[in-house]
Amino acid sequence: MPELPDVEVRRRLIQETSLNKEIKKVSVLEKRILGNETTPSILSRELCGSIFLSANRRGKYLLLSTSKKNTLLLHLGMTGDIIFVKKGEEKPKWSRVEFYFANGSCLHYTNMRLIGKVALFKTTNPSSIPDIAKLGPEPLERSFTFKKFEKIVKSHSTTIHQLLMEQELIAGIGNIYSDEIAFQAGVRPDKNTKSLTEEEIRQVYKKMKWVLRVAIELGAELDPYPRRFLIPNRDRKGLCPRDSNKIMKKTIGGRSSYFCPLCQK
DNA sequence: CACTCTGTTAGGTG
DNA sequence: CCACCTAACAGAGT
Repeated sequence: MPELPDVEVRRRLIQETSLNKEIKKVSVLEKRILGNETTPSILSRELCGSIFLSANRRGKYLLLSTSKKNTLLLHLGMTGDIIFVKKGEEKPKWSRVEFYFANGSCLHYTNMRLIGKVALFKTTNPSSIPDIAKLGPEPLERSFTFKKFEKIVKSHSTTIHQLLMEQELIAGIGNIYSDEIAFQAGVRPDKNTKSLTEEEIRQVYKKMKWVLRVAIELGAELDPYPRRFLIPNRDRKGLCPRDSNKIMKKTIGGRSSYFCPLCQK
């Protein structure tokens, strides 16, 4: 489930494993994952012989800058992942693009459903990449203050669930974490932004930061999530971790949202 | 077996 | 501009 915390964890993985190593070969196993202007031959020509200098994240996108002044853009879609494999180790399932390093190790972009993107841009400036330029602010940045959040909330009329997921307003939150934030804030996800009280907006803001930060700290793994999280109970017969009542499922803006009708008002 | 559902987003329609 | 729908794809669940 690649939302902001998941993508951030992948960014750290790349940072720890794949920087400053000579890229020897790029294998594109599935061309359909490539962006419009990107071809296997461009990837080979631009990346072979160069190195990844840095791994950054913007919203749900990964940005790898290279020594030939390119930026590799990765989006994981719904089922994408980043897997680092040492020499001799088995290649992961659904590997779509492979970046082989001189020492035989390999960074794999995997994606079962091919919903996602791998693209190379001839720039070192992320904001010149259209996908990045249109994104809203980073929710975890200190500069994303309550005032700014409140302004976004008050200037749109939609459900809080949809607003949190709107990448052009706030970057990185998807269906799952939107639900978790609404749950932690004690606000029904289908509540309209116009009817939120000042205190509710404050709660959503606070919990947004908290949920994302904690999820990253936990490695964005579902298993050890704190019991007070909604996420592990976010299914058909889930129970509210706060009051053990039945979790309700509702379609909001075309997406399935889960919440506790008792403790989320 | 057939049908429904799924973490995302671009693009089309009315 | 907005709300809503679908496609892209593959697998798990009912």
